[in-house]
Amino acid sequence: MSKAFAASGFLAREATLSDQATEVLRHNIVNGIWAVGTMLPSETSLAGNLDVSRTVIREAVSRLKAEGMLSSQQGRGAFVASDRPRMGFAIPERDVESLRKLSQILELRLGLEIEAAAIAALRSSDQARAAIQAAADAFDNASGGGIPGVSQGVTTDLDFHRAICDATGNDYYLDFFNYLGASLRETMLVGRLQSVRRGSESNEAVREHHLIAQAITAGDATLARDRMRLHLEMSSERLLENLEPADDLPQ
Amino acid sequence: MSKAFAASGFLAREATLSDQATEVLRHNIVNGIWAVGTMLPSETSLAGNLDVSRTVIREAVSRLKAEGMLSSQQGRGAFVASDRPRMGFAIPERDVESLRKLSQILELRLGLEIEAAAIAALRSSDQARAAIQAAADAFDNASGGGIPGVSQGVTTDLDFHRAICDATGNDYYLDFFNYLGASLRETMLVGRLQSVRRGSESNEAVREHHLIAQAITAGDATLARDRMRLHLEMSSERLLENLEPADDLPQ
DNA sequence: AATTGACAACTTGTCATACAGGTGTACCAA
DNA sequence: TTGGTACACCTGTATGACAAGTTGTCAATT
Repeated sequence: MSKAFAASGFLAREATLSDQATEVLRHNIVNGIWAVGTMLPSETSLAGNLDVSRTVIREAVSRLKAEGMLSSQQGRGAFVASDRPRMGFAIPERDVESLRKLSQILELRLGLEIEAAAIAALRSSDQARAAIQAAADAFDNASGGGIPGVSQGVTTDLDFHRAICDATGNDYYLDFFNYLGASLRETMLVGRLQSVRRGSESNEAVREHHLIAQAITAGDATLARDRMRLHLEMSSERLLENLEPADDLPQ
Repeated sequence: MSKAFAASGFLAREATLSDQATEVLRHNIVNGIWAVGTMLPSETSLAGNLDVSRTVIREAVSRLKAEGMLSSQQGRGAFVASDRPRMGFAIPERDVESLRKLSQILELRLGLEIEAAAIAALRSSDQARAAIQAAADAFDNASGGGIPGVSQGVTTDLDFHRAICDATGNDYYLDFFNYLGASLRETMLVGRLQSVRRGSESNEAVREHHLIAQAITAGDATLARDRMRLHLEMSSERLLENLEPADDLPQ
């Protein structure tokens, strides 16, 4: 590849030594040269063989550990943990665009957030509750025309829900919400723009947020659960409705 | 956690500094403290702030680059490329081994399975309900000594829960359960082996499974929810108890 | 013979330092 | 204004050292 093209920044600033070393190791693993369970040569000897420093080898090993293909333990060595990268839980991007799949995703979110609201009611810190309240307030004022206004609305909406997941103190609730939220954000944006076009906007969500915040602050887990369930069911319904093609409007 | 127990290898070889640094960086990205596109502080200053060497920071950055959350360029710096890992939602393997993290994972499972039970009660097919009942029955007979017997017990236990997630008809519930189940399976195995060693086995779980199946078959969503919650809370408690180091037994 | 315990020889994890090479900016000269 | 250039700062890489953990050996002990 020409230097000039590489320098353009679009592609391939040349692979670093760490990149190359990573590829070599990965190649040896996926092609079965190092079977699952076997121990790798020591970092020092690998560095010697590939003629790079131990630093480079360590970075390569580090990446493959992140991918779940290697595991290492001080004093013992590094071992092949899997011959293919670890798969977490992932929603294919295309799925978000199908209405059927979307409603399933929203249903998954339901289970998660209802319990998060209950936990938040039971054991969140004063600070976390204040953050929830603040997020609910911010949602009040987040209206406005055009894409910027709608975008801000979606953001403050999600912020409220994130604050609740954060309040659980359970990192996984937060992580999982962040993951789902990112998947949903764009769809929510589209739905809300559509509702503006059709003049079917409602600010019930604002009221529902406050009711939820109230229940959490009061420490009433059951109430928080019920209100969150209601809110999410209503929200999902509104969203799906707006995403449905309308017969009475030109597309 | 006792040193001896940790040394048994089942749980928690402590997280390395690189692991911890990775978590800090990831947290800052996922939670928007460092927005997408922004430049990270230099490796030197990060090392100073976290009070570790630059080596540790480099390994952390290296992993996040492998996950697609960061990109870096010599002479310019490191930049946030994405606020969610390319791979979706994933629980680091090591997390399952820490008791605190484990209880958080179990809590996440709680939120999802409770709702799954409710959905199953509301709209599952006859065939799916039969599968749930069959899985509950299979759990009855799955006892036996030694590792094979305990392993079979864990398998049939998970099968029951899987059948419920399957009955929702929501692919994501099933996918997510399969993911979590795989993460938890080994830990459950250890816990149950420990309970056998200590003679603290109980077959309450068997009874609870049947009660849940009953509620689902009856189409009573509220009851299914309550019973599933009770079951999961009790199960988690039993599991965590058995994973705690015992003072009355030689390790 | 079986078990224990000390020890040596490894391993990975971390630190400190140094330098090469790339990038952006402030400043100076034409 | 323009062009270059020195400088400061960044990441990438190398090297050497030591800490901390594991494994096998082998002699001493029971």
